[in-house]
Amino acid sequence: MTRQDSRPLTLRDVSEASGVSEMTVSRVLRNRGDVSDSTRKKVLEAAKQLGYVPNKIAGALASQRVNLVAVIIPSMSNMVFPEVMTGISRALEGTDLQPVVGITDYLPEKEEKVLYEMLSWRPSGVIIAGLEHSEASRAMLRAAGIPVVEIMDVDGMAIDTKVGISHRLAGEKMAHAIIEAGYKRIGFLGTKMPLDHRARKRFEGFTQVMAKAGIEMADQEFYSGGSALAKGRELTEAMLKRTPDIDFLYYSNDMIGAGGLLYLLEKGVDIPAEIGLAGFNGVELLQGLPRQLATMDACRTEIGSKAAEIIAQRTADPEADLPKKIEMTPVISFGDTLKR
Amino acid sequence: MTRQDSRPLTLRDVSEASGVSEMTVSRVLRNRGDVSDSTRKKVLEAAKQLGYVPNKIAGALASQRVNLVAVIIPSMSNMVFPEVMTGISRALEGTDLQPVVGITDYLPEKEEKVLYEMLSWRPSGVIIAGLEHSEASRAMLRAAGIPVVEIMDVDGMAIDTKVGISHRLAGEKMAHAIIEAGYKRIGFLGTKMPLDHRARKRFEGFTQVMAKAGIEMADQEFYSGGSALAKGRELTEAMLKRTPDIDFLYYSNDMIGAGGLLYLLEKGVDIPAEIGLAGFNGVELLQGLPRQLATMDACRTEIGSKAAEIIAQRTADPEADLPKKIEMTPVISFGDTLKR
DNA sequence: CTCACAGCAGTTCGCGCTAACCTATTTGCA
DNA sequence: TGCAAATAGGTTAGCGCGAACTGCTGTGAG
Repeated sequence: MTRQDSRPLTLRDVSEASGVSEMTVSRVLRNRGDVSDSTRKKVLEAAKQLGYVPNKIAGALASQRVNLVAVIIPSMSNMVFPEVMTGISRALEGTDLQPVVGITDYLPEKEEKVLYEMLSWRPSGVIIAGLEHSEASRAMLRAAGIPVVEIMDVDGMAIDTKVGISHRLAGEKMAHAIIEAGYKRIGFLGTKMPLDHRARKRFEGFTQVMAKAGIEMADQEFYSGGSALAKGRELTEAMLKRTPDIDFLYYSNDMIGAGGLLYLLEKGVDIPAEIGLAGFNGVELLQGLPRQLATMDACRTEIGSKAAEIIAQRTADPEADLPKKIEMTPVISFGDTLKR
Repeated sequence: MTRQDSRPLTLRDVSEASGVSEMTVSRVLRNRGDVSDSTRKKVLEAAKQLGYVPNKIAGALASQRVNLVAVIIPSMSNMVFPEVMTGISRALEGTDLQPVVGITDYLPEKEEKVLYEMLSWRPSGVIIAGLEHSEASRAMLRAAGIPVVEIMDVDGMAIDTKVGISHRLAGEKMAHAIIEAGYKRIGFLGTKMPLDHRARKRFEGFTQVMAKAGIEMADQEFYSGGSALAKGRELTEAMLKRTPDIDFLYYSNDMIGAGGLLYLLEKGVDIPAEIGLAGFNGVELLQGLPRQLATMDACRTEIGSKAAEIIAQRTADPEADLPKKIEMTPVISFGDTLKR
């Protein structure tokens, strides 16, 4: 059963090998329509013999259906996004939909390109991080005529549906907790934010609550690139040198928070009495640290699975009337680094 | 310029809107063939107006070319694989090829399914982690008639081309370094390995060199699942309780190594005099730790980009005569946790 | 003036598959 | 027994695009 040339196999090859029409082979391979057991067996046998793999390109063109869901996220090294992916994959597992990922590196132009590329494969739906997109991107998403779910954030206008948490609220909540714990001299450490809108919104919520309580940010430091853990260490050291009377450090993510925590423990700083700490995200990694860093869960897996469910339902029933906004509630975990 | 129905746009819509033939529109959008500047401008204008996105499904079917490279890896949360992806993306950036990722969770059956799914899109090439695959997977890869690069590992038979390091050799090298440093009572901590062939090969290389030097493994611990950092901590504690005279801990990856390191530092153990430590991979995260963990670089980014380059070259020129094996050399970094 | 050829654009056909429709037989049941 | 309905499979006509070819015009060399 060896083929001479290496021309790719088609339905026709299988149909000839099993003595039935192409249509019947197609039906067998898709488990659709009525086919007798004996015919089915013959066809499957022949397909296996030949090592036939159906051509989805042709199938998709003919059926006008593509079982792909485009997932567009800024990065894969942020840990947050792999977790979102886990939620998406899990929710899609029962369906015949499949996620396909595109990475934007937080760049609007790249987002536009990736989106264009993805849409040109005519996916069944799009899950895209954030609510901020270029006008061209928004136009493409609207014109695509497929379900679009914007995730992670609910502070803003969605094109179609949004699933996430309010980062502004998350910042506010953390500010309240810190104020109630009695900290006064607060420093902020985070990424350079022009492109990370969610970090920016948390920061804004945070500073506004602080301002209302009459507390001015004592100091702040921003970084970009490099190992987040190492950056957390460096930035913390730099800030304490410059502003030694600081009594609380708010990190824009858990990774740099962990770096800061390790640094302060080495220095023998009394945490949380002398200096309190908090991060953001609730990453699994924290569980291995000497102390539990105070943080706030961003409901990542849940967001992913909810978004995927919406796409799945809308794909199954385009008329379904589903909510246009699903907001989750981030919860503070005080850990060992925030007084109570 | 609003459309009534939401029937997806086609070349015909653009051709009608710009008053030229479909073929000319196609030529303009692909920058191919001779088209006058005035026509080109008209067409681009119309396409933009309508928000037309070409249908690659139809294009691929007609041209028998798909600019996708299937990348099949076990996991995304392992950190190693995102780095491989970085290398692949970087190498593919100049070309018109695009990576598409599939995740196997280290399960051969899932690998088979993912591979089938990917091949049904008729990609231009496949990059797949490891040399161990089910017979059906190997058959599919051979039958696909496209370049296949197996990455990460070179200890075994490749289907087509392999790019990676010898994990056996990596284990051996580390064993030699540890023996030379004078450690005698050595413990091993790692993942349950039946499915992680590369970890297994490192372990085999390691124990064989040890055995030749007359050193028996003093103790070993295996885990699966959970936060690797936390697991490293737990396993280390358990092992030291059970076998207190241990003087070296070899971890199968840097993450659990980091957990162990943090634990031992808290306990006030003198590293590397009292107990030495080593991990594997050289992950960026280590840079933020209080001490630099001894490790061995697995050349991840480099492997990714080499593999992608091979696919790109073979796609451009199917006759190109390229090497079937590219082996990189992992180098020990002694850090602060391995005596010299 | 003729011919060759470049520049530009249109036509035909088919990629591999599936939706929709159709035919031939068998079955169930009043 | 008769007839609707179910079962099993074939036939036809595209899906939207690009490869390959064809046709038309204008230019410049001989």
